[in-house]
Amino acid sequence: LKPFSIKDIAKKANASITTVSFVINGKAKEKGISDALIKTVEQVVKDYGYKPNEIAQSLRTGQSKIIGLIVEDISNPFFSSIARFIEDMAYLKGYKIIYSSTDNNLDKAKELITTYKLRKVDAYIIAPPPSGIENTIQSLIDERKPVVLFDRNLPSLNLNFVGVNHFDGTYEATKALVGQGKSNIAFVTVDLDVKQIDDRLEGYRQALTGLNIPYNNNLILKVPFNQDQALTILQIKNLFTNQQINGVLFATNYLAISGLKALKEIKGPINKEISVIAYDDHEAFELHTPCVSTIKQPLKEIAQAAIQSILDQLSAKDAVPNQQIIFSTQLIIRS
Amino acid sequence: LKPFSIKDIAKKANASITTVSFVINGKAKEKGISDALIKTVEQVVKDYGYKPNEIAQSLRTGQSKIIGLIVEDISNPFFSSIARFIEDMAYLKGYKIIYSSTDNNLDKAKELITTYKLRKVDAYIIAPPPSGIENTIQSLIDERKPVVLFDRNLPSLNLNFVGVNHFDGTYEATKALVGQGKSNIAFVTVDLDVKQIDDRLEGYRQALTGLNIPYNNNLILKVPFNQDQALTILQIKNLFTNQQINGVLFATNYLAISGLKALKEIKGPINKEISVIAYDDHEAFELHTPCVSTIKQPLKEIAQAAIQSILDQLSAKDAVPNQQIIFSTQLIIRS
DNA sequence: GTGAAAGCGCTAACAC
DNA sequence: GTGTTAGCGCTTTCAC
Repeated sequence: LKPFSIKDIAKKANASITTVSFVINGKAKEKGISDALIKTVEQVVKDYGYKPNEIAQSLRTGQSKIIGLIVEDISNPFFSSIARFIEDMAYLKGYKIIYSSTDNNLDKAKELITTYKLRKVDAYIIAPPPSGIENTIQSLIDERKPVVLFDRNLPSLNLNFVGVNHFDGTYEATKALVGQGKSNIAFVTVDLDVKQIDDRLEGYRQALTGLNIPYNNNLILKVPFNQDQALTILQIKNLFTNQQINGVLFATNYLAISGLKALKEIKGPINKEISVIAYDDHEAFELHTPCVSTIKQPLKEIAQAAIQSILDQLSAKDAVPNQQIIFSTQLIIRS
Repeated sequence: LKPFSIKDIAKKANASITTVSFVINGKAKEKGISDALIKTVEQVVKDYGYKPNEIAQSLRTGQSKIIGLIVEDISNPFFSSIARFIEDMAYLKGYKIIYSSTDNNLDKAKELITTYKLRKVDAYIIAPPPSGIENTIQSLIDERKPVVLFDRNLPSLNLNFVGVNHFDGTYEATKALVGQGKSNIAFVTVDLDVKQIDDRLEGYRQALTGLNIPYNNNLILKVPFNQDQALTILQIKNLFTNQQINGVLFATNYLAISGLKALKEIKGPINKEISVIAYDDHEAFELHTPCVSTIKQPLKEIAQAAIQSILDQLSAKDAVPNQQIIFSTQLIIRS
């Protein structure tokens, strides 16, 4: 009933524990074990379906072959798609993923990192919460654990980071709306003081300024993070009924979903002429009538760059280059 | 740099390792440690921020405080929502979740379970792949590990299972379509030989029979699992152009997404009069014009029942009751 | 009441 | 070339 241990295998193979360990870890040649013994041991291992106890390995080596992934919310398609790509690529290299959602809650994020530390997670892929997490992450660096941030950077830490040029994303999108003859363009964003959200607003603002269109504060709506969707919809409805609007940019996909629901409730001519561009794609946008354009982040590329950075750091413990990998967004105009 | 061990704490507190261990694990009173010593030890633990190494604990106790979650695809909202609920509830009880996607691939699923075993995962929440996994799961039971299946059952194993009455779901939905005056109702499903998919087709079939509407094989489309979406869309378009259809049931949400894309491409009058009902809700459905009705599975309830079953089994090792928890779907008619 | 010590399964330095 | 053994950090039995 109890699984075989290396001791059992050693006994069956008439070899010592060390020899078995060397064979299992592919160090037999290097350690000069005879071919005959190697064969015997391998046969026994196979016959009994022996697999080393990874907990014991971890305790001994200090490694766990587990990568910790910390995101804002795993049920957000942006994060779950990235998680899926990371999972697949990590498995190819023999790493497992353990993930959790922070809900942008600082305490929860700190607690998660502590938990991961206790579990001796080998490396961390983190989309950090707004602020305050710096010290905790610095402690990871102090322990020489590979870390890569994505989605949001913490510039003070100077870490490897995989991100996106959000400024250009909304800049181009705003220009596209203006190119379609829209000039009263609303901007619906979330009330989080993080760079990638600020950049999106700034791209919009500067695009307008560059095109000599006045920036109108009444067209900007900042919704509290984690606010109940019904309330968000209400606020967006108010925005659209109180202001003259013929185009709108949503700074996240879930805001766009709320926005589309709001527009749907405001039936009638008002929303016929409104062009909508969302940030981050969503299945709903392509299907929506009229189609919703989107500023798409390259999910697969982000995931790939993040896991690659981790694998690089894992294999070259000494050099931890500080790389900033910034992808461009892709503006997908649907009509 | 290196974290404190129980040994360090014992030294600082002028106590033995045993005493420290007892205090940490709340067994001090029971073991008759003096109040003064308890205080001292607790203070030292706090001062140095000591946390036990969970790997060492696992090796010693054989427990990991980790629950393994195996789903079909974590990027499918059905699974990621359930994953999120499970994560939250598990954390409250001090358990972490490690998850993976099987893609309905038997080998991958087996491998995942092996990996989890080596990691000494304490319990398993599994949405099993179509077939062939029974022996592997039985081996878990043999090791007396708590297991709960969800979404799909493996009746031969007689395990705890959390599921949904799919038959009633499509039965009611079909009746609703007929009630709307639709009689040429297509059924688009996936080519997987699993009960919950069969049941959906059977509910549709028997509803028609019961209402004296002939069952027409030409209105049934079975799409291969994991088929490229473009091809699926093409097949659905063919179905709709070659057959007289005024209502359609999609057996999964991703098929419905493909179907809506297909209908969108077939512009014109043909899709004006088609009523659509999907299985499993999706943000896109509420927003879609015209609205898409849905047969909704109670995600939160499913997650809750699954994790509860695990926690029950975890706390009462002896009795492993074989419970089948079957929820009803909810038909949401949107118009 | 408290502490010494065995042992969970493994790796690797060191003997032989 | 191969085997003995210490020790990773912890829990818990048993002796004092």
